[in-house]
Amino acid sequence: MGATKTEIFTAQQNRIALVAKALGHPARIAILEFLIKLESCFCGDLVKDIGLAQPTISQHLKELKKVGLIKGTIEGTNVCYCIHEENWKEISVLLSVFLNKKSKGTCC
Amino acid sequence: MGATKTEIFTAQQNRIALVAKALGHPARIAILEFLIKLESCFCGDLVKDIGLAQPTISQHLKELKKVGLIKGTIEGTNVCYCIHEENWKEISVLLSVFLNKKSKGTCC
DNA sequence: TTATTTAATCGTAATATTGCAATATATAAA
DNA sequence: TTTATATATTGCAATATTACGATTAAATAA
Repeated sequence: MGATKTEIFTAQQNRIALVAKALGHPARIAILEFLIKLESCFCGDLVKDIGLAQPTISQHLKELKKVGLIKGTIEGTNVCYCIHEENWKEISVLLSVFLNKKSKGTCC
Repeated sequence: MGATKTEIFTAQQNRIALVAKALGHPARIAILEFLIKLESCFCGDLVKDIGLAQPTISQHLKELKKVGLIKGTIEGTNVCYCIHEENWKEISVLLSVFLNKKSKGTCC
């Protein structure tokens, strides 16, 4: 018990849920908004902007990277993080299609 | 430690994250898809359709209700669950606006 | 080489989530 | 009333997440 039963759901249901889960933390929303504004894409600047410790930010970045929302490039001692444009678009479509589904009937 | 530091984020960041979190489980995606298809909106039918125990489904329904994605109406011994159309629309817009934000620059 | 800087990783405590058996509640039927 | 049915709640075990101090790794600067 305790673990999600992914095997009983479709690949798409699991994918949607996984992406939504990655978006399911305000720090990660804040990180993405920061990267979209492109004030900077260095990890250190994110740590300054958002009020969380460096290891915590690093952990959140890792999760965003895992689902493909962002990518990171090493630049000297810095790491430059950016929105993964192609994946972002795909994820955007995936969620939009789900959100725009319309229930046909009137019920309750 | 261990709890999300909601106080350091904006209301909108927290709202987006909260809604995304509710969508962050395949069972809840499956429930919403089922309700959208409107094959039925009785809890019992959801239990049959999705392979999880009744208390587990009940718990997921509760969470979806909490963020406003669905509503439930008592009908005899059954409870009829449906998409909360107005809230769904609002949430759909909230997420769509976020997902359609474009990063201006080229970076990395 | 030895700092210094930047970010990742490790380890761990606190908290949250998932799932279900058992139980409670509430309505309907007999 | 008693019984049956449908759903919610409780309690708990397993697991996952969040956060951060300490440490490590890797590149640069002195």
